Amino acid sequence: MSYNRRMASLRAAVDVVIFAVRERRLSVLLVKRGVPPFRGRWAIPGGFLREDEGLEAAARRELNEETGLTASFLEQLATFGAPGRDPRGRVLSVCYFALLPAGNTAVPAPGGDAAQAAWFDVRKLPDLAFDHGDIFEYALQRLRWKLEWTTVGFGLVPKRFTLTELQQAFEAVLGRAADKRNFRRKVLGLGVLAATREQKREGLARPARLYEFSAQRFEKLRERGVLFPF
Amino acid sequence: MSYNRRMASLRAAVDVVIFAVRERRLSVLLVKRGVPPFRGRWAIPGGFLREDEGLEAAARRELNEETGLTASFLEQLATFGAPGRDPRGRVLSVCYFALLPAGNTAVPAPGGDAAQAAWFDVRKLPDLAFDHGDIFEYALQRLRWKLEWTTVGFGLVPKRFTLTELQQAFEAVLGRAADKRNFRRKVLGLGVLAATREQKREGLARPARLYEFSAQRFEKLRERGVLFPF
DNA sequence: TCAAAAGTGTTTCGGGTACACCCATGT
DNA sequence: ACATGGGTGTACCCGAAACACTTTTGA
Repeated sequence: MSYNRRMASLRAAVDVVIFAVRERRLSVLLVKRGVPPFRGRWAIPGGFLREDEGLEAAARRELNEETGLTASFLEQLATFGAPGRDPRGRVLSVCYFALLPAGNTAVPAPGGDAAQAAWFDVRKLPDLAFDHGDIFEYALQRLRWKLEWTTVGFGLVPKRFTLTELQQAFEAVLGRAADKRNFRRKVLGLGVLAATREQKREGLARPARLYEFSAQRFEKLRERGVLFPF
Repeated sequence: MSYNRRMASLRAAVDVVIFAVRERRLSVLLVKRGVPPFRGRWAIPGGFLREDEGLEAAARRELNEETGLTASFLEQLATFGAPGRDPRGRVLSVCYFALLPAGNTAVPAPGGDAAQAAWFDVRKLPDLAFDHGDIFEYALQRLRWKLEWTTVGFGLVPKRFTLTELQQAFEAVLGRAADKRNFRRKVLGLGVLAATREQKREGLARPARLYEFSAQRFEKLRERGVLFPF
């Protein structure tokens, strides 16, 4: 048996599952493939890793090419590498997941090999190319998990936001309604929000106070070993 | 700018951080490199991915080559791919972490490029080759996290085990003592343990009852949406 | 009878959840 | 005055944590 048999040819793709809350619905950005294989099928945006490019840098580049925007959260998800997953040959897909703040989610012009880009409600996804259905499921599971146990949730919302907006983002991801009073108590009780003096009109009624996520306070608490469960 | 510039040469390694509890200490299996680069330095066991080999299959193969054993738990950790991390060229390392049950942890004969293999207490690690120090830190963090929030802990213990053995495994990983009564209440309260009729002598005193992890009960509860926090 | 480890209940505390009304604003 | 969304407090429940003694076994 040939030990350490060298692989004939290996490529690495970096794919990014991009989530955002749009009109109170958790949405994911997909691109329609303009070239084979799977031409005409929807896929998770991504592309091949370049020489001398770090993995996270590649993910940020793809994200920027697809959306023109910068993510408020970006994290590696997992690597998918089943031998038959890409008909062109052996391709490892290093997957990331990204959050965009609500509001910055105009339908972007497609870049690269994509014929079209569009946002889809996560509950109404088309069949995806390659093994991207699996990747998406994994990403969604991870997002929900992290939303409940970490502070990623603040990445779904603009820099300044009302508590109602934040709550709606949580509800959109988790798919269930939360109690307004309990939600506010919990989120304010974390001690990582700073109230601003500004307000925002939501509809034609009483204006709501705008809050900011305070990275300083967050770090201070984390250094003391405070956990952040939602 | 050349779009989708093809990489000159890319290889993928699969590395496995192998944990076990030995003599009440959380330990990691390391190999001493017998060839450059980093010859003579300790490293996380691993090797190059083969053609037509799945990622998890490669991890299991490496594990078996290094230890001759089968893991009770194996999960992908993350992929490390900074451009300069391997002086031989661009190498992505798809990392896994594995648990071995206590008892099956004889010091293994080294395989492959390794000159030597040995278990190290996680609190007394030598400097590691490549970026393996980072990989190890990440693995340890993940293990601790999963131990508290999932049922991975049962992978640290033989098929049949006493509650004291299980508690010692938890204490070894988390680095703090737990209350015996609370621990037993919690773990039995999960409803996933089955008492056997057998007993085990621990020292020269009263024998302890042996328990088994019941996969059936676990699945039954998980289907009902029961979470498993430790 | 002693040494060694197994085994067992109760109380207290804090966080989570359920629940309904008044307030500020513009029309 | 009314429509719209913003904002607030209390009671109950359950799981987590603290805490010490009795039992079984073999030497």
